[in-house]
Amino acid sequence: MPLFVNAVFCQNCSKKQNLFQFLTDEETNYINEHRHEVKFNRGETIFKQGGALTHIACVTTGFAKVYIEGVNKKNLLLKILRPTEMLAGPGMFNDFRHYYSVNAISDVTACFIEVEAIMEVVKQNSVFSIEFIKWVNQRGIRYFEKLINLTQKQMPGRIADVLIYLSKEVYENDKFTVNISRQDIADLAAMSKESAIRVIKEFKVSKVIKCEGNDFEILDFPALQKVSQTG
Amino acid sequence: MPLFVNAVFCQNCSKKQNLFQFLTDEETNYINEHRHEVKFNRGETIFKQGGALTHIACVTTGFAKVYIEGVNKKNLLLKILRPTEMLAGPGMFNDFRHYYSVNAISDVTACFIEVEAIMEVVKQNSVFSIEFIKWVNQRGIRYFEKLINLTQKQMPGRIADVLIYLSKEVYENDKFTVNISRQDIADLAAMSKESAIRVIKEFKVSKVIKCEGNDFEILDFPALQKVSQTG
DNA sequence: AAATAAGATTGATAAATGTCAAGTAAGTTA
DNA sequence: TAACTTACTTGACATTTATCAATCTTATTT
Repeated sequence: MPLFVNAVFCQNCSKKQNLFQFLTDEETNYINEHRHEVKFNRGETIFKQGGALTHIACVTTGFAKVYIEGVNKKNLLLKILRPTEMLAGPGMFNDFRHYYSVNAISDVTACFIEVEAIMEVVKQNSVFSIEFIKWVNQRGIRYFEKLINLTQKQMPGRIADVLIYLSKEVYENDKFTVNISRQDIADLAAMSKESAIRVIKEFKVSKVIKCEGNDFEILDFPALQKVSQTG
Repeated sequence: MPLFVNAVFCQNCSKKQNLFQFLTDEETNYINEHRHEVKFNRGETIFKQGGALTHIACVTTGFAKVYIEGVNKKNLLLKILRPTEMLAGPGMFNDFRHYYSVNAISDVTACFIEVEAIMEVVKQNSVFSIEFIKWVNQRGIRYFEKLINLTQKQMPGRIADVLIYLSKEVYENDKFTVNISRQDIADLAAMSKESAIRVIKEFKVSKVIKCEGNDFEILDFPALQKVSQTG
């Protein structure tokens, strides 16, 4: 009996990336033959910056944080990955190394697909290749936003952005319980954890949010948006 | 006689992007039929953020600055474009809008190619599509570097990065004369122009660089690199 | 050449942010 | 339960950075 049992075939996988809907049955089978599923415990490293990029990954269950290991042991947290999101860093088609690290912030199941297989279907299927470029460019747009948010806004604006991001895109609820630390929140907003804590407290006393430990609730969304925009 | 005369055909163009070497003669001809050359005067806008992305552009002569128009009228300068560099922003294959503005900092000649034509060859030519993804990912790696440089380094480190960038990648010389303003340098380093001027002066008095007006010279490159790394 | 305008520089000051140290809370191990 | 570890929080303080105003330089116009 094999150590890893693939629960499903790509063909009828409910956790499939949108991207893969553009493949033919044959291509889907091909991908299926070049993938395997891995389970990670919370805290474990999924990708390590600098390591070889031999596979791309799709998170099927659980959450993970994607971060760049920068200077002076500081991390910049790029995003929180959710189920059905794909990991295919910019090292692809270049030096095939990881330009960020990925760490499970809950137990995680992920499908690993060999990059060679992805390259093969990019070559074969022109619709897929267009959609792949689209996906990469969408990510590029996000980096632009992050660049502006982090370099042109002051701390309250940056924390407002993080709270909006967590509420709207990660936990999809006004009320949410984070599975990331205060340090992670600080790394999302590119500031010290003490500063992050202080700004969060300010939002708390001004009744913009409610926050007890890891439980957050957005009370005044328009106010948050305003802070985000004014910087 | 037409208003714009195409000086050359893509086929034997000496200013051709590396990317286009992967096209067949037929595809090159196809691109040639869907391109036109435009001359810009210094200071003129080549692409405007928010505008429709109908063409990609290749700079054949002159320099241009690429910048995001951010919050509170602040700009973030992404890069200085040189001859033979290509402009194909992340709006491509998405909403087909420009996510940055591009402005000529000298007289500029540029080839404009219809995006539809590019999409067509991406679809037709799998080598080209791989190379195109490679190109987009290279840009992504640059954004990562920029994100780290701008969010995790203090002003001396950021200005050091800018000086290294200008010397090594833009003007390709230890000695160079910039055709950008102090404000532009500040926008490259995400700080106020006064701060940029002060840091440049510090480098000057500590004999790391020589600087008279727009004439720069790197005197102690290792020192610059050290400042860049320590942040 | 004088007048004007735009950009560059400097100094003084205020605001923003990080660091350090101490203390608290909460969870984990013995 | 107690000891211990880890993360979180707070306050005091130092450092970094931006802002504002004045001056200087350089280029452009008249």
